[in-house]
Amino acid sequence: MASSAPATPPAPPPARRRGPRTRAELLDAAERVVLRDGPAASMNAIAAEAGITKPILYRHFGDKAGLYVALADRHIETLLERLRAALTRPGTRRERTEAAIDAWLRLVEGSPALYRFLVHRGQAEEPQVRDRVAVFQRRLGDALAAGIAAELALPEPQWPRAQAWAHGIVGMVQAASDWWLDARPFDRAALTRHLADLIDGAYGRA
Amino acid sequence: MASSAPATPPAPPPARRRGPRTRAELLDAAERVVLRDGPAASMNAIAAEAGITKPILYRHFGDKAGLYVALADRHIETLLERLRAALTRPGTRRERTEAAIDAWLRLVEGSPALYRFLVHRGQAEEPQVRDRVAVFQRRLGDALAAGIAAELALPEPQWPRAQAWAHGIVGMVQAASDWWLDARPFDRAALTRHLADLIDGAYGRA
DNA sequence: GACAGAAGTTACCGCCGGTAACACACTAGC
DNA sequence: GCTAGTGTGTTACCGGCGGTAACTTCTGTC
Repeated sequence: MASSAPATPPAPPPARRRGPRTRAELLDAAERVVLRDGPAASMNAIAAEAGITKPILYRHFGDKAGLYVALADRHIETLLERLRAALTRPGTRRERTEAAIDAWLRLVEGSPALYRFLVHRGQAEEPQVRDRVAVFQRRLGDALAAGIAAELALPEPQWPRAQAWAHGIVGMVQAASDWWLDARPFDRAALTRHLADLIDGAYGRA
Repeated sequence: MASSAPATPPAPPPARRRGPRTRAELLDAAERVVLRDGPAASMNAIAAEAGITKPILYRHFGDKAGLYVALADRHIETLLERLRAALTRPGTRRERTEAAIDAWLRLVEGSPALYRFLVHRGQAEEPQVRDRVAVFQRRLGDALAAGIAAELALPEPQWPRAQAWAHGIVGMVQAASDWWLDARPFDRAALTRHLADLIDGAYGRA
């Protein structure tokens, strides 16, 4: 980036870049703002952070929902992949359960703001944003339902039951995460154990 | 509400009422609009439905968050009372579990729009609205934690575990409700059974 | 009848998401 | 060298939102 590049203009005036921003750069900026200001971040603020103005954002993402979906998609696939890996790894069922919960809780603990954005404020005011981003939780539930059906070798007629359990478990981990993030009465490993216990039937046996 | 009240003025001119609206009347109107237009209902629309203008709403409720909290409070107490009754009724633990889940699902099935407002769009865009109305789920969890601690006769050191379970179970029922509302693969009683099975440890035994 | 005070109004503020219309840089072709 | 075209960027605007200030109108009381 010094002053020696011959073919390209040496260094654009610092205040104003001319070349096109890549989609990734825009998303980086948007993510910074969302993580700083929360999901109520305005398009103006995001544009300013990216060093551009609003209409460019709209040219790239269509509307705010589009930007949020793009933002969420960058992380959802990663998390889903980790969950699938946890659900199919060798070992005992209990180990798979704990591994899946732990994958989730690592995200929650590592980036609470990102977590909140993904699972909560994705559900924003507008129905469009809500419906398109609520897919997140739905996809988690579907993936888990497949995992449960495989784990228990359920026949097809029992799949709806597995789905109910799966979506319930996703909500369970999510709600427990929310509560735990605020209260923090114990560490992550303990929460993993408690939730795995509950799924394992510790309440029923108690 | 008939026409026989003698002490109060018999019937105000229909087009324009002069006397002060009661808080309950305002909340009735707000509820109608919220259930019709969803939680993104504007203060203008609510005021129009009530036959007044915006500043009056603000005089009564302070801000939008205040109105939403007042709206939610009218139903939260009812639901909490039903849940407490279910959790303390005589019979087997399984019966209490099913009764509590059923109390929730009856609300979900009976007034899906109201349910969505309470548990989802209470979490609106503004942090103030979110924080004050998210208390809803928190209160449910706390009530359930007390119920679990009593049910299992847990000593105080084990309360955090009961809390984790309780908040998890609340999220579980809520997420399963959401999924069920859209998919409806079986009836309410079946969902009640599936969820009670899960809490009872059916997955662990399977 | 005068008056305090509540009830209700109009008119405004700043900000939001979203868009139209215009300005500037670069490249291509002649 | 000049023009045309394309894409990048801008400024300036729209309607509607939550929220408020200031004014008017009605009602009850002495």
